[in-house]
Amino acid sequence: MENYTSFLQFSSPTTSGNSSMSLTIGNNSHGFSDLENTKTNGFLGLMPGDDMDVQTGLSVNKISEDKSFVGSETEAKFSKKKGEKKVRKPRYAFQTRSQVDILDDGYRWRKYGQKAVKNNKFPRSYYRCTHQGCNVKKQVQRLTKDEGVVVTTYEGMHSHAIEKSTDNFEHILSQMQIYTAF
DNA sequence: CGCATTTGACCGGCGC
DNA sequence: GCGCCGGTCAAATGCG
Repeated sequence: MENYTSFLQFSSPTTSGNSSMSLTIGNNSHGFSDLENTKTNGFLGLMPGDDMDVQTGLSVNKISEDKSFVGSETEAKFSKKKGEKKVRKPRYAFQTRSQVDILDDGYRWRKYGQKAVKNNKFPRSYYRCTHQGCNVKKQVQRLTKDEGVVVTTYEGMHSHAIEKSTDNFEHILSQMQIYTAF
């Protein structure tokens, strides 16, 4: 449920004292074209969408609230399609400053695709959680302008426990150059 | 040998 | 109706 949230909570500045994570939470209902088109000049002023909720700083606890809020996505309509789960899945975009694309959050991901993105010279990678019955997906995209910025977008919620030791997150932090929001 | 990654093909939605 | 575009599939390949 909130495993990835806890992953955020682990992002407390252990390695660097006065650093904080800058993240952007949003429920983009239709795609990431907004992300692509958004100018990255400000890094803090991106995703100026109406249906976007931009969070910066250490509002980690607030995030879980937003998550549930996002989870209550509207669109309880349209019984079209293969009567499965046409329910629009909420998506959460985390934007981090990192030199590496692979930000291991403790789950096991299998890459299932990679596509070039318009207005972006870097490809976007598509990952899926390898756990059976867990259809959580994520995609990682690096911005052209700021190649130090990596946008990781999660889709769905994990229905199982984390597979790797959460202590490993410290290692992740060592890989990351966490953006200082102050 | 088992599993993850790679990469082009394929597919469905949307705009023209 | 056709073509573009974003997303996914799947066979081949790589790697531990």
